[in-house]
Amino acid sequence: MRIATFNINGVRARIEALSAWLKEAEPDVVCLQEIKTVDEGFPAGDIEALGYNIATHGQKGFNGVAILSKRPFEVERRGLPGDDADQQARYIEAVIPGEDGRAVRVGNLYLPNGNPIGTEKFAYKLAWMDRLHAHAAELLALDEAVVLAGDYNVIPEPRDAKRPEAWVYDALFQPETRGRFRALSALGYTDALRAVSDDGGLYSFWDYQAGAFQKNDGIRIDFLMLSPQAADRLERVVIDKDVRGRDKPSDHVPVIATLRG
DNA sequence: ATGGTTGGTAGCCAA
Repeated sequence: MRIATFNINGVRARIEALSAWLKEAEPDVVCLQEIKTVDEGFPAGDIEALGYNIATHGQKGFNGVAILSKRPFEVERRGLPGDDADQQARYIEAVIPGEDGRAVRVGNLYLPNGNPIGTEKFAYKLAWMDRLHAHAAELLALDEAVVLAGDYNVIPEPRDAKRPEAWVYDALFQPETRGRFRALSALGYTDALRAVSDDGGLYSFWDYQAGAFQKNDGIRIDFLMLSPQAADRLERVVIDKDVRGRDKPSDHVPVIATLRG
């Protein structure tokens, strides 16, 4: 099963680019973030025509996540548990059937950006990460293959940025942010890409500004985090970097993990 | 360390 995470930065503005990528990459499952539309605005017809089933958790103008899957699947929850007052659409979870009845539970998340630091936005980010930690721990107790995929808005280490010094005052690179990300690893989740490569210079986001992509001035902030049962099935991880150089690209590119079964 | 660019929405915000 090939599972992708892709911050699409506005699915309606990106439907042409997304369709082209789906046709060539043919992923089994896609976790989309920042669809930036209510459920009714999602271009479902175009995606269904490519053979995908769709579940959305949308919001007007901002945020919004969706799961696409070639196989029919069941949605387990919309919204991250732990705060009933949280109105932001940043999490959707589903169980996707695989071969031989080997299912994968997929949590698709769009973690808050949190800038600028020192504001309520940063506090919301950290609280959201604490809620993610609690939910991730509950999922581990199920003893299932779990993939928590998405835009984490975290630069875990200096090697995950071309210019780490440029991010020192950014919410994505704060010690509190990075510590909470490390805590997910300590729980027992494996960063799929790091399971197959120790290399620096592997990025998933390049800013639209100042010719960042042309200079490869990127950061790695999109991850597939695997429970032990999922990590045991990991075969390979690919970053579809060339997608960033096409017409009307998202500022993120897809990251794809292949699991056996 | 503050400029630059893009999407969504509606006269700027979020990233």
